[in-house]
Amino acid sequence: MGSTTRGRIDKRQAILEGAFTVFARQGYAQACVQEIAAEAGVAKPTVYNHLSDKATLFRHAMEASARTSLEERLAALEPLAHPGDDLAATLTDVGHALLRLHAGGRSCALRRLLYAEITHFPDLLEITNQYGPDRLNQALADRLARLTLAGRLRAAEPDLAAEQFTSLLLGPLEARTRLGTRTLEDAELRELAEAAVRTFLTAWG
Amino acid sequence: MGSTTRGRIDKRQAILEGAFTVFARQGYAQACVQEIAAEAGVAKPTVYNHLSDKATLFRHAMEASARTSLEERLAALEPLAHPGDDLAATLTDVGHALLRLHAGGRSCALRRLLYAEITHFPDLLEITNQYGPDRLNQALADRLARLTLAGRLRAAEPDLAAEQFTSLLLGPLEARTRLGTRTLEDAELRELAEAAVRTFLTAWG
DNA sequence: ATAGACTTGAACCGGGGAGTACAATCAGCG
DNA sequence: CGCTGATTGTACTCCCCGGTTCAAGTCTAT
Repeated sequence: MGSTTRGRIDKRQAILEGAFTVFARQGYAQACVQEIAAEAGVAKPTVYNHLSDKATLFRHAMEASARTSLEERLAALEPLAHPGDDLAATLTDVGHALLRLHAGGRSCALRRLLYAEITHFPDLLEITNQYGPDRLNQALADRLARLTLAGRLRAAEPDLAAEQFTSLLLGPLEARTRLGTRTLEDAELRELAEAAVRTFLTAWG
Repeated sequence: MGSTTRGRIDKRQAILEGAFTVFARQGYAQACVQEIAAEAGVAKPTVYNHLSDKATLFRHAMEASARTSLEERLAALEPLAHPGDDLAATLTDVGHALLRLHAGGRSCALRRLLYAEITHFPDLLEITNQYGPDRLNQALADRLARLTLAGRLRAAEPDLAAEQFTSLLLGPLEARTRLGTRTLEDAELRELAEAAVRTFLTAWG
């Protein structure tokens, strides 16, 4: 039974992943289930065997992708828990990692799909906010508060500081990546992170 | 003839505006030409009489809307040309105005549609970049450079300063407005503008 | 080996929407 | 008034796709 169940789980996973990639490149309305099935290496009725219809398929795919996206970002925040002697350097590293994630394929696709379908799937807002930017901001604010207590920062309002850090970091990305259509060099990302950290530290350091 | 031509122009305008509002609330694929015609107070064949097909209709509607959006934003920048004694106050006012525009209906819809259809209409990128954030940033950088020359600012890198100003200003908006689904109180916008100007000035003032 | 569950390919139904054809109407202009 | 060109409503064709059905095949467990 283990193997059978495992097979089912694998199929389901494959379907969800395939669905996300197809939705990402076609949009919800233009994506046809046939293509999703092909992308997942599966027959069309099998898709309907696992997910009842196109809409729930979309929701599940979005939720799964949002969850892994948040996990990646939270993991990227980790170095701030054990900053070395050079706080600016760790901040820059973390910023760089966040930038890479934010400019990466899954994040961009997720953002595009959210913006695109938020009017037709209002419940996506709740689903995704569960794994949305608020969570990241809160985690970051926690780190900043700890650093302030340790006397290495002067972020009296950690929530605001966190919000402004991510704004400084990610704000320029929209224009630079041409809404996610251009991929940025790693060096350019590094420069963006350094610039953001520089003014963040003159304001809150 | 004047009246006839004028009538044609009016019809065309009405069609473009109706098209944008319908596209905005339905998305490209789900918007049907019939509904656009109804919104514009016009018959379906008339739509095809002016714009050859749905795709070009979409492109023209997007371009028109992007242009007026940029014009509004540039106008909002105007006070920076004649700042009063209190630079922080004028910056805050300008920031507030930009926030209101950015969080407003047309801007949100435009952003949503761009993100949604950028993969299916790659040329939208060029069309819209012509009226996109780069233009705004450049105008803002010009103002900041003048202010620096006048000794009222220390923005040695005006382009970077402008980019970071808009980032600080507009970055928090995405999370706060829930991707444009929630409308913010004017007071909240004001607070956002004040916070942004505060850290902007401690960094570049 | 055999039963049972899952998958597969193909065909099918139903609906919705793009784009067109056409006849009727309306508006300006001589 | 009669002409010209745009506009309108309607109806039509064509295509695409969501969702289902079904018969045939595959795999696993006992």
